[in-house]
Amino acid sequence: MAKVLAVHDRREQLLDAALAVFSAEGYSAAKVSDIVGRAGVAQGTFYLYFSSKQEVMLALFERFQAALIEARRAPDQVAPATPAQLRAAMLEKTRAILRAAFAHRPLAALFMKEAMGADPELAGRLREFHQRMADLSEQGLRQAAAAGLIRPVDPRVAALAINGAWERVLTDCLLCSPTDPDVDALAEQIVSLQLDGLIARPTQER
Amino acid sequence: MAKVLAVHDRREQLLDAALAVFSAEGYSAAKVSDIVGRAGVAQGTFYLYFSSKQEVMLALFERFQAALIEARRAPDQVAPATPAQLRAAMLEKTRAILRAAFAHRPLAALFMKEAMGADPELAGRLREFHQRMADLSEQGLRQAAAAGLIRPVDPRVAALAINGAWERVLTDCLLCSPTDPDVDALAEQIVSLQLDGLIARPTQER
Amino acid sequence: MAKVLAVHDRREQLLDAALAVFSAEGYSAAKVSDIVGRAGVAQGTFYLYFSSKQEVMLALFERFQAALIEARRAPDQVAPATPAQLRAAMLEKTRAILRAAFAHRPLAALFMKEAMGADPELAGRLREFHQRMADLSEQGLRQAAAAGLIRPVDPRVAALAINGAWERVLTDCLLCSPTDPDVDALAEQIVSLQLDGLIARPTQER
Amino acid sequence: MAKVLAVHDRREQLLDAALAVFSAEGYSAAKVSDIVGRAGVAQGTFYLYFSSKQEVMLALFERFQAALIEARRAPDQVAPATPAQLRAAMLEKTRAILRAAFAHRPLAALFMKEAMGADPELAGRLREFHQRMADLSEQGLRQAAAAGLIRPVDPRVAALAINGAWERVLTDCLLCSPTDPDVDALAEQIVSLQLDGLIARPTQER
DNA sequence: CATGAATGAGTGTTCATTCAT
DNA sequence: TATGAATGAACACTCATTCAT
Repeated sequence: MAKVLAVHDRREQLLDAALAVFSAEGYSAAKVSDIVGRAGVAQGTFYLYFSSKQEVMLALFERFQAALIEARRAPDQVAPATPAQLRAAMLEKTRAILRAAFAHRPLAALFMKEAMGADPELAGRLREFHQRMADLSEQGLRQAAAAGLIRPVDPRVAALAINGAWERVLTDCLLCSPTDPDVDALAEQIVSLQLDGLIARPTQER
Repeated sequence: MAKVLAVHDRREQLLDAALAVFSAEGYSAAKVSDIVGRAGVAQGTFYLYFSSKQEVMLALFERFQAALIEARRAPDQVAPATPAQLRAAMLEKTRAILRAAFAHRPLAALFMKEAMGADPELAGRLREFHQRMADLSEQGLRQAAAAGLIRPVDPRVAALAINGAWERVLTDCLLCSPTDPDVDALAEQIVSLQLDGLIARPTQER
Repeated sequence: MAKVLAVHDRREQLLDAALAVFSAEGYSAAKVSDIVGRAGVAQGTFYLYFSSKQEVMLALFERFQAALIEARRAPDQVAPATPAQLRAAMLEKTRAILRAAFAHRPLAALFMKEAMGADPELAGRLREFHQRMADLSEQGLRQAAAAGLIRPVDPRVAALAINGAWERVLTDCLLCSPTDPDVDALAEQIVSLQLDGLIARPTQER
Repeated sequence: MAKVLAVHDRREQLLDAALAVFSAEGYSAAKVSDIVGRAGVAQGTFYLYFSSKQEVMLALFERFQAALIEARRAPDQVAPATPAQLRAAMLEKTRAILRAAFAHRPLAALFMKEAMGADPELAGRLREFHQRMADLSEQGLRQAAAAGLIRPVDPRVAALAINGAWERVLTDCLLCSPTDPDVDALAEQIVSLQLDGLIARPTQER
C-alpha cells in the first residue's frame, strides 16, 4: 500500500493532507495520525518529509505567504503619476490579493483562522508577514504622496488601515460564504472606499 | 495558606492569573497548573470556579467582548443628521473602542493574538463577535445613507472595511508598541481616512 | 485504587518497583509502564516523583553508592601500624563491602550488570564511583607504605587490582549463585591473596 | 556510489562502522542508520550482511572474544614446574591479554563499557566469556597447586580475583588514559602482586 | 471551601526492519 | 547485490480532570 512516490509528490501529498486536517481541526487539535491517515501512509513516513508537526504548518505557511506576497508585489514597477493610474494600481493590487486568496482558499482560510496563538514560531512568521504587507502598502503610499496624488496622512496608519480593510472583508468571505464572491466588484468597492471615502460629495470626480 | 475569599474575588483572582498565563504562553500551551500556581491556590480549587480550562478562556472572552461591545454601542441613540454629526459620531465610536482596548490591554492583546484556531467554542464566539461588530457598523452606515450623508456603497462591505481598519491598527499597536499611542489622534486619522478617503482634493471641506 | 501515601513511601514504592523491573529487563528495555504496573499506580504518578526514567535509575544508583561507599569508608580512622592491624583493617573493609553488597543484593546485581553503556549520565556516575573507590584504596595503601607495612608498589595499580579482585568475585557470586556465600570466609581469602600472594613459602608468617 | 565489494570486505566495513558508532554512542543509543551512514551504504544493505542490530554487536563480540581468549590460551601447553616458570607463564599470559586488548583498543573499550545490561543475548555471551576466562585461570592454578608451586587456596576465588585485577586495571587504562601504557611494566606489577602479595618481607625471594 | 495526590487517555516522535525496484 | 522509501509498533512523557480527605 502507498507506492513509492517521487519525493516532491509525496511531500505535496502530505502537505495537502495536513492542510485538510489543520483546516478541519485546527493546528493544535490536529493529530499527526490524522494527517498520515488522510494521506494513506504510515506514521513514520510523515517524518521522512517533515521533522515535526510544526514544520508542516510552517511549510504550509510558506505556500500561503508566497502566494499572497507574490500577488501583492508583482507587476508594479512603475510609480503611478496620475490619479487614474493610482486607482488602477490599487485596484490591481487588491484584485491580485483577493484572487490569490480565493485561488488558495483553504490555505488562506487556515491562516486567517489560526493566528499567533497556535505556535510561537508561526506567530513570528505571521508577524513578519503582516509587517511585510504593511511595508509594501506604506511604500506605495509614500510614492503616491510624493507625487501629490494623495493628501498628507500618516503612511503607516493608512497602510495598516488599508490592509486591515481587505483582510477583514476577505476573512468574512472565506469563513462565512461558501462560494467565491465577485472579486473584481469587491476590489472596486474597497479601493473606492479607500480613495474616495464615504462622504457624499456634490461632484464625485473619478 | 490562601485564605478563604469571597467567591467572586477568588474567581477574579483566577481569571487574572489565567489572563496572565494565556498571554504569556498562548491558550493551548497554557497549563492549568500554571494558572493555579500563579494564583497561589491548589489545582483542585480551579475546578470549584470553572468547569474546564476552556471555560476560563470563554469567561475572559466575555470580559473582552463586554468591554468592546459596550464601548461600540454606548451613547449612540441619536442618528446623526449632518456630516459634522456623522463625523463626530464615528470619531466617538472609534475613540471609545480604542480606549476600551487599551484600558484592557492584556485582554485585547490576547484575543487579537488567539484567533479561531484555539478552540472550536471560542472560534464560534469570536465569529459572533465580529458579526455583531459588523452589524453595528453596518446599521450606522445604513442610517447615514438614509440621511444622505454618505454616498451609496454596499453597507456590509463598508462595515467590514471600517472594522478591519481599526482592528489592524489596533493589533499593530497592541503587539508592536509597548506604550499606548495617542488614541485621539489615531481615531481622528482612521475616521478621516474612512470619511474623506485618500485622494488629494482641491477644496478639502472640513 | 492506590491510596494516597506519604510522599516518601510512594517514592520508595516506585524505587522498589523500578529496581525489580530494571533487574529483570535491563535499563533500556525496561518500560515505565512496567514500573508503574508493578507498583500498582497510574502512569502519571511516576512523573510526580521522578522527572524521567533516567532519574529513577540515578536515584537507585545513589542508594547503591551510598551503601557501598559508606561500607568502604566507615570505621577506619586509625592508620594501621602493624601487619596484623593492616590485615585486620583490610579484612574489615572487604567484609563490609561484601556484606553491604549482599544486604542490597538486587541493587548490587543491577549495577554490576548495567554498566557505562546504559546511559551517559549514569556512565559518568559509575566512573566517579570507581574512581572514588580506587582513591580510597590507594590512600590506604599509601598509609601502609608510609608505615613500612607493605613493599613498594605503584599504589594506583595496586588499588585497582585490589578493587578489581573483590569486584569480580562479588559479581560472580551475585550473578551465578542464588544463595549468599559465606562472606567472612570469602573476605579472608581475598585479603590473604592480596597480602600474602599465591606463592608457597617455607615459613608462612601470619 | 559504494562499489560492489567482496562479501567479506563489505561485512568488515560494516563491522568497523558499527564499532565506531557503538563506541561513540553506546549500543542502545546507536542507530542502524548511523552505522550505514558511516559505512556509506544504504540502509537495506546492512540487512544483507546482518540480520539485526543485535547481530552486529554479537559479531563484534566474537572479534573481541577471539582476540582475548586466543591471547589467554595461546602458548601454554607446558605446565610450569618451578616458581620461576610459573611466574614467567603468568607474566606471559597477562602481557598477552593486555597486549591483545590494546591492539584492539576500541573493541576492548566497547565491551568493558557495555556490560550485561545492553542485550540479553550479549549478556549471556559475556557471562560465558567471563566463565571461560575464569576456567582457564582456575585450571592454571590447579596445575600450579598440584605442582606445589602455590599455597593451598580456593582456586575459583583465586582465579576470579586474578582476572578481576587485570580487568579493572585494563578498564581504567582504556577509559581514562588516551595513550597506551607500558604493558610489560603493568603486567609485571600485576603478577608480582598476585604471586608475592603486598606484605613487606625481610627476604624478597625472586 | 480548599487541597494536592492520583489518574490515565492521549500523542509526537523514533527507529529497527522490510521489500519493490 | 544494492538501494532507500516505507512501515508501524513502541514508548516516554504530559496534563486536564477527579475525589478522598
